[in-house]
Amino acid sequence: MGGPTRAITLSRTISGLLVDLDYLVVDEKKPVVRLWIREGRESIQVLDENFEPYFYVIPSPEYDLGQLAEEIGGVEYEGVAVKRVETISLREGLDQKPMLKVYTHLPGDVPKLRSAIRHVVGVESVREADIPYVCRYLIDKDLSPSKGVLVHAQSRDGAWWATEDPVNLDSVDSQVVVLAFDIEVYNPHVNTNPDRDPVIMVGVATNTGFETCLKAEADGEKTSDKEVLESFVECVKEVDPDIICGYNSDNYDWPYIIKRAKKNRVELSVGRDGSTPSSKPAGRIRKIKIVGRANVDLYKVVERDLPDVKLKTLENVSEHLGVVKHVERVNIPKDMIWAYWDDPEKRETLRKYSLDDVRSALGLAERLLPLQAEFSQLTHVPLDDIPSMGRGRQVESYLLYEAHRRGIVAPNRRGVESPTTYKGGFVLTPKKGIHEDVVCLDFASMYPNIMLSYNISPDTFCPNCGDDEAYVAPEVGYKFRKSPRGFFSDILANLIEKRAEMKAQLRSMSPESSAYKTLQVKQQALKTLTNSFYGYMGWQVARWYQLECAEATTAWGRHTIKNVIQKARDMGIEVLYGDTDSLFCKNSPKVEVFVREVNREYPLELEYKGVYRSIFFTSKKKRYAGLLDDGTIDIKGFEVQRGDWSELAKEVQEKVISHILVDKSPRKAVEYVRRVVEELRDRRVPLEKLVIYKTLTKSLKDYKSKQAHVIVAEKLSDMGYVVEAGSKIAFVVTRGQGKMSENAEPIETAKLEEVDTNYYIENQVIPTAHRILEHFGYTPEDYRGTGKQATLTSFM
DNA sequence: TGGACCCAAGGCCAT
DNA sequence: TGATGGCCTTGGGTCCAG
Repeated sequence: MGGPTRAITLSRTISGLLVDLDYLVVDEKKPVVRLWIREGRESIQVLDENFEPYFYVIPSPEYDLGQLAEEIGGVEYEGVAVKRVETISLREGLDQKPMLKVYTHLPGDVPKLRSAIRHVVGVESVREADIPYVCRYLIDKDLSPSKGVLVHAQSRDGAWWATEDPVNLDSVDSQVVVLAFDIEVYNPHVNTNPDRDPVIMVGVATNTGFETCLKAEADGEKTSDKEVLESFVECVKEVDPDIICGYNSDNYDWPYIIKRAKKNRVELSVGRDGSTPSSKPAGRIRKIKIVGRANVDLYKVVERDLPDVKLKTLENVSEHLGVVKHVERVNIPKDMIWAYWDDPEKRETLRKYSLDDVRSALGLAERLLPLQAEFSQLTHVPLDDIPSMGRGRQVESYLLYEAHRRGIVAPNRRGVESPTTYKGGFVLTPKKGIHEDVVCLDFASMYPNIMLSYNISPDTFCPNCGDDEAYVAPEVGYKFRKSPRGFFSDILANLIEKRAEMKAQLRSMSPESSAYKTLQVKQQALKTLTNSFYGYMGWQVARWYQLECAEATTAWGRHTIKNVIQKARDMGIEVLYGDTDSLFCKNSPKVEVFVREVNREYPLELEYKGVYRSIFFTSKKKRYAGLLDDGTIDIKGFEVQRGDWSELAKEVQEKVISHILVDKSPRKAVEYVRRVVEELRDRRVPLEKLVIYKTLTKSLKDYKSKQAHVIVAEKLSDMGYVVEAGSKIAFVVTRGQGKMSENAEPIETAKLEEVDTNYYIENQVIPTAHRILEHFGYTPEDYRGTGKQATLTSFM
């Protein structure tokens, strides 16, 4: 006391999981990266001021580099100046080139200076000026989000500042905290309107075992949601989750809560720095950001990663993943939620319903997040951004990281040019009929392995190479240097090798162990990434787009499968069907020899995929049904597999196939179809089985032809529903004059009495059944059930 | 005016 | 905002017989 005060500097080492990161600008002159780290039970923010924004300039070959550096160093544009310029050497393609590294003061200066410098004389091109600052930071510091990080920090001004570059940690014992939430809204009108309808419940569940349903204050007629929103904020602060999940939360729950909070003057301070969620456009869609936490909309994950679930409601997906079974959950019609709220006796049921929803969401999170986190680690992209990224952008993020490590300067994103297309895989017309004992063979990861084997990569493409120093693609004649190994081939080699190691390791582990499951997910992510490279090369807006590479890859694919089919036939093996990388052969001892020889002759691996006790082909490609060894039925391409046919039609087709393959009785199948037709005539079929779902792929005004789902969507829109690109439209066909589309009714208003049973008989049940049964000599008359005609046709 | 015929639009699936 | 190959239904047009 009384003596001179001495600043005490505390320092500590933080090791934990890198949850999220962003940056601030301090004093309008300096960017500071904020790392949000989960260390054990604690969440810590570490600031890093040691990273300057920059981009590259490639000089014109004839221009003096020193002079250009000086000129660019003096560039000032819209009050923004270049900070400094360095000369460096980087690779473009296979060539090492001198370039300029242009530093700026702030991240926001980069795009401004790019547009000014692009036009400076002597500048050939400006590169990597469109990489967001935070991504740049992760790439340059070799850090991965959703992975361990170790950082030494000192305290200053009440915060922790990194004293050295943070480094990767392979294992951390931090348990991330996941919070799932789901809101229920008072909805006496058809649609919900945040200006009018309050939030009545917020279900919250966490992976730490906490669970609650926050309820609004029901005060007689007037319901206030001020308190429920405040409790939600308190709840988030209390739990302090690293990840917040919802189902369709970016498009519904968050925007709704944000509007209600504004209306009620509630401070929605759920960010780790006390900030409120921000809504920023990410491409065409909206993305909600919460500071210090990863905000994950599970619907987006499901949309991209679960194509097998045709109708992506929370209930359906949760049923499909075995998270919360339909029979175990409280089911309330969505449009009756308000009534359950109003009735004090039913309110408890609504509470349970809300809890079931949020448990489903949490269950989905637990099932889906590990893979997303793996992608986040692999591609060096914050978990937050993973769900809204397509495969192309994931590949690109990974490539940017790998390019930096190799001293390669990335090409710029391309603009949209005139669309070009190229030839793809070869499909063999199947030999129609039922075949017994058929073996299915396929080339493992055919395209990646072709790219690897023939060194196909944008930087090895070499039109002027001699034939001896290059691999020459069949049909198209494109050449690729045999050495050195290309950028893509090198990456693929690493990915494939890494995955092979993991698979070997998995074989020695117990499938029940959690380590097995973790490794399984890692392996899965590597596979998906590896398989996305071919498509990436043919993606027209890709930085590393190279049409010739994509063309050569498919050309080698066609060449291989055609030759292999020929070889099998030459050996006396009957080949029944093949598609791109697979072939179906009549089983015989020769097959084993054939596979061995193919694997010796080609730089690819031909594998056994399965044996069918019997398999059925029509003469159409991409459609078959087979009974596998283990008794399961494998159906491809047929309507059963499709989301745009009525449940009834799909069920009929599936049973027909089963009668054919398992019972070997087309007669039973026909009798069954006839019974269904009769039931339909008598209207003894539940309405739900008649619903047809079709997706609106663009906005209503853009349709040239008015098909059923478009007309139904227009009706729904008039009724106040939100219909937009991506909406699934559910309708049934009712009786009436004229076009089918004009008689389609939204399921919301449809009644069984009005259903056009004839449409379902003639356009749903009979065509799908006949697609199979026509190959057994039946005619459509045979299903219609009038005994006379059946006899007549069989007589004739 | 209705039916036969053809083609494009549209959606979804196989690989 | 990874790729091409493929199947099928419906709408929307033309042509033609009656």
